[in-house]
Amino acid sequence: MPAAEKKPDSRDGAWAPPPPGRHVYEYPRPAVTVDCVVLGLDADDLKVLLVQRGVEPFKHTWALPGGFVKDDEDLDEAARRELREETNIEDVYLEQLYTFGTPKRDPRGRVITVAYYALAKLSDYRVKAATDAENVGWYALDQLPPLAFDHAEIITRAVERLRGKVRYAPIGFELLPPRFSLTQLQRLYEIVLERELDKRNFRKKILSLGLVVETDEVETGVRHRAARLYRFDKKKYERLLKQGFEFAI
Amino acid sequence: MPAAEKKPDSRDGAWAPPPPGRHVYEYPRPAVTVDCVVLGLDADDLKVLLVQRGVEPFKHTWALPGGFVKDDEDLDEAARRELREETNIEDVYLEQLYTFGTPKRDPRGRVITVAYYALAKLSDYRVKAATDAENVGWYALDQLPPLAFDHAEIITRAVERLRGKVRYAPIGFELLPPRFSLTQLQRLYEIVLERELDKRNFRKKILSLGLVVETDEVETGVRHRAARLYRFDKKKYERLLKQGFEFAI
DNA sequence: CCAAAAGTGTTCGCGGTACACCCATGC
DNA sequence: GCATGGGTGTACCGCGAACACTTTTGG
Repeated sequence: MPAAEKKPDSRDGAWAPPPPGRHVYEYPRPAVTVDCVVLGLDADDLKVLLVQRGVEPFKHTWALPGGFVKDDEDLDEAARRELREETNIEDVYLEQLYTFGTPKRDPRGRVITVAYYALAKLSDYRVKAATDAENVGWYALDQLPPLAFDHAEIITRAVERLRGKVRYAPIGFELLPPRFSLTQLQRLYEIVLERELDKRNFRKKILSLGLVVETDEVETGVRHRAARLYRFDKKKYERLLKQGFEFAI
Repeated sequence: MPAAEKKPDSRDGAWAPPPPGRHVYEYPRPAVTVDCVVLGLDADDLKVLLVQRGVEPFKHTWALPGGFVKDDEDLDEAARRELREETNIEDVYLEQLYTFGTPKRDPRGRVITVAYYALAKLSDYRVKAATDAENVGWYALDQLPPLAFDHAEIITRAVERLRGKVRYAPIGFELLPPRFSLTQLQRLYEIVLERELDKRNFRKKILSLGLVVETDEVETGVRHRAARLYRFDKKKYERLLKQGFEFAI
């Protein structure tokens, strides 16, 4: 554990523990970082966005995008900034997940991390372009590489949160393009919830909520019958929310 | 904003911002605290446990129990320790709630707080004794005094969490004594969910889950027919959990 | 014309909901 | 004996679950 790194950037953020017996402030000050679990939906499974670390510790190991919180920035802001800086991803659904602070989770010393999770539309050309870099990659949840720090645990918790929340909040749509087929939507739920759903019952249920509305577009580029495309009516959802409506699948 | 306090204790934790232009480490280090929203159920409403601050800022103002996280302690540990130190409360249900880190939330400088919420049995003699101190008090949620920092917001979020969670996790029992009548249990749900429930339907539903079981005890000290007392069968619940069972009211 | 997926209704059973009266006890 | 809450059953309805065939399209 080297006491100092040469030129740490905001992501890798090396620092030295305080010299023993010398205190700058009355109270110990852990370092505080944010880490983002970006989840995206591929054809057949959920994937998570990882970046390869450039410095010690865990040099060359895959890790969640994240880094140190700046002095004057809010935690959400920090998460969005790190996401932009490290993966070029912007404008995604982002929500605070949990704060991890076990004393030994970072070999360099005390680092508390506020974890966030984000839902990205893998189909978005910006996301595709953004994650084209060498040291950025999407990994299926059951094929994760070895991960730095306690990042595997953070990912597990993010997926649990998604699984719990997708059933009573309309966040699944954040994983789909703006126009989607009901089959795509159903597959999303099947993948996230890890169980098969009945096609007719699913459609009946979804359409009965009145929040997923037909468009006049259809699928293209498939070599079978083209599916009708639908969109999520966010305006309507927000109106209903205020009246105490509860989304539920 | 005085640059130093004489002898801050772990709760009030005064500290000074770093002298401008001088950096001890490569990255800014916010102070990190924990705060606990302890909720308890009184006859007719939910109450929250507050302590009166002894020092600036917000001297004499009511606030959540909490304080600085020590160098080598886990966040949960810190929360339990602060609870014990400031209110003498131990052995309660405790769960991390959310981390609040808006840069200006503490007038002294950057303080990030990891908020927890706890559920206490107000009937517990230890809790009663523990909160007997002068500067500790239970307040109904709709009669809160002015609060320090952003603690009002933290309480709001804790109550929302409880409201959301009580329906699909058996945490309501944490607010009741080990033996309780079904009427008590029903009133708990009515208070937390803020709506009336039908007595017969509630009993049918609760008993059908098989997790609330009859004891041979009855209420005492009431001047009408004594109610039968029940208990929550935690063992059975944990067994069912492993089999994918889902608690729901 | 064949492969592939889209799209569509009905039946059944359980669980949620609405609803009112008698009972036990203490004072 | 009266006030106070404890305790109990039934009928209806709506929703979730099970289930299979026809249609459309591209190649």
